[in-house]
Amino acid sequence: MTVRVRFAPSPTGYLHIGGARTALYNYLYAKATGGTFILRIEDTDLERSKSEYETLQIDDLKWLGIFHDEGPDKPGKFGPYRQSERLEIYMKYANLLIEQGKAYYDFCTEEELEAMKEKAAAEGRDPIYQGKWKDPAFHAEALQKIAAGEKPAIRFRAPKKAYTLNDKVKGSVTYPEGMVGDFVIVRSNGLPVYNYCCVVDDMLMEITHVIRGEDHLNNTVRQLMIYEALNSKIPEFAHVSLLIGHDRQKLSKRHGATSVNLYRNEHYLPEAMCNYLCLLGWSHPEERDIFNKEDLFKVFSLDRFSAHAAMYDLEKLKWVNGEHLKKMSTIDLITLIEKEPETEFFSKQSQDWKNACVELLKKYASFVTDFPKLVNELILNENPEMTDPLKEIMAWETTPKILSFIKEKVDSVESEFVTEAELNSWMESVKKDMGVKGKPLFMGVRAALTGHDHGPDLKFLIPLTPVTILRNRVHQLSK
RNA sequence: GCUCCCAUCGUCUAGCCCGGUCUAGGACAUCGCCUUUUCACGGCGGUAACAGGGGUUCGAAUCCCCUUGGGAGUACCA
Repeated sequence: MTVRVRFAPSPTGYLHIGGARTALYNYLYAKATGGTFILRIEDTDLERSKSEYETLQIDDLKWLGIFHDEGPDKPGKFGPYRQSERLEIYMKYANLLIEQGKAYYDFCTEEELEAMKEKAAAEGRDPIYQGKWKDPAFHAEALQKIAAGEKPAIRFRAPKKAYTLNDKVKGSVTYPEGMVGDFVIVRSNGLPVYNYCCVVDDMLMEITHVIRGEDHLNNTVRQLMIYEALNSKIPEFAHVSLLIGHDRQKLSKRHGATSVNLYRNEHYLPEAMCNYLCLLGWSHPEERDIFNKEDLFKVFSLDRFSAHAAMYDLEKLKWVNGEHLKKMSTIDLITLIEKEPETEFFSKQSQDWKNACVELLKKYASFVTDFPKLVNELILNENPEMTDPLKEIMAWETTPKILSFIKEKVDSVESEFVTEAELNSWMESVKKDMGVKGKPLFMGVRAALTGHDHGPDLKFLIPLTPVTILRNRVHQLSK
C-alpha cells in the first residue's frame, strides 16, 4: 500500500507557522515512504475563504520547499482538489446516507436549536440534538416541506456507542458513548460542513495517513462515525501537538510573527525554517538539531513525535538559521546578500573583497539581513560613538600617542585599502618605537581605527575598510 | 460545566511502549574559565528538570490511580 497524505488548509489567511509545520510533516512522511503528498483546499466556508489566500499559501509552501504531487494547480485523477468544486460529490453521499437512514433532514430553527443547547448546558452535559426530525416518522413530512421549497439541513445520525482511535502520537483514545449528538453534515444553504467533506475527500482521495493538529482530535470521533456509515476504510491518524506562544496559549496572531510570509520577507532561510519547525515536536533519531530535508527523507517517521505542546521560540530559530547560514557556500551567500537593500557598497567591491568580507562576517551573522547591518556598523560607520568603554581606552596614557601615529600613517596611504602587511608594520612600529604592547597596543589601535572597543580580528577587518573611512574616524577621534 | 488530550532543565527535547545501565543525556539561552599580545571567533566547564500524592515492585522518570496545572473540543467555522 503506498502512502497518500494530504495538507488541507482553508484559504482564510496567510499560511500560518503551525500550518506550515503540519504541511512539512505530511510532506516528509510522503517523501520518506515514497508516497504521494496532496494539497486540498478546504473552502466550504464561503464567507471567510478567499482565492488570493490559496495562491499566497501555495506560494509560501513552495518557498519552504514543500511541494505537492497533486493539488488544485496540479490536477491528478483524484480531483478536483477544491472542496467548493466537489459539491455534487458531497450531495451524492449525503443522499445515500439519507436513503440508508443514517442521516435525516432537519428543519429546526436557530431558536429551537438554541433552546436545546441551553437546556443541555443547564443539565451539565454536551448538547445533543433532540429535535423531532430525528424520528424517521417525520421523513415523509420533511419530503413535503422540501417539495414546498423549504430548505433543510442534513443531520447525521450519530450511533450510540463508544469509539476508539489508535492514534500514532496520542496512542489509544477513547470517545465515550454520547460524546457527540447528531450533527449537521450539510447546512440548510446546501453547503456541506468540514467534518463531513473531510471524510468524503479522504475516502475518495484514498488518503492512508491523516497527519494534522491536535485541535482535530475531538473532531475525529465524528469522522470515525462517517467513515463507518460510508463503509470506508479508516486511515491512520497522527494528531500532532499544537504550537503555543510564550503564554502557553495556542499560537495565534497576538503572539507576533506567526505567518510564514513574515519570515520570508525577513529573508530567513527556508531550510532553516523547516529544520526548526520540524524540531518542534519531533526529534531526530540521532538527536541531531541541524539537518536538511534530504537528511529527513531518510529518517523521518511518525513514531518520534512528542505528545505535548511545543513553545514557539525565536531564540532557537535564530540559532538554527545561523547554522544553516554558516553551512552555505560563500558564493551563494554573496548572491543572497546582494539581493538585500542597502548593499550598494558591498556590491561594488571586488570578488576577493566580497569573499573575505563574507568569510569574516558570517561567524557573527544569524540572518542574511545581518550582513548589511554588520557592513554598516563595522566597515562603513564613519562616526565613532563615544561609549564608556571607548572613553576609557582613550584615557589611557598610551592611546593619544598611538592615535597620532596612526593618523599620520593613515593620512599617508595612497591606495584604497590598507593591506594586512601594512597594518602589521604599523603595529610593529608602535610596539618598538613606543614600547606599547599587549592590550594597550591592540585596544589603542582598534579604538583609533574602528572607534569601537571590540569587534572582529583587526588584521581581517581593517583591510576591508576603505582608507577614506579609516581616515575620517581617526581624525574625529583626534579632536 | 461536560468530553478528550497533555505534564522531564527557562525553552526544544532524549529516555517512557519493553521498569534496574538515569547521582536523568543533548541542544538553545544564560553564567564562568581558557586560548587568542585586542576582540563579537573558537575551546572547556557550571547553574538548571522527572508537577504533587498514593500504589504495584526487591527496584519507578518509566506501569496504575488520584490531585493539581496546562491545552483542545463542545457550531448550520475549519
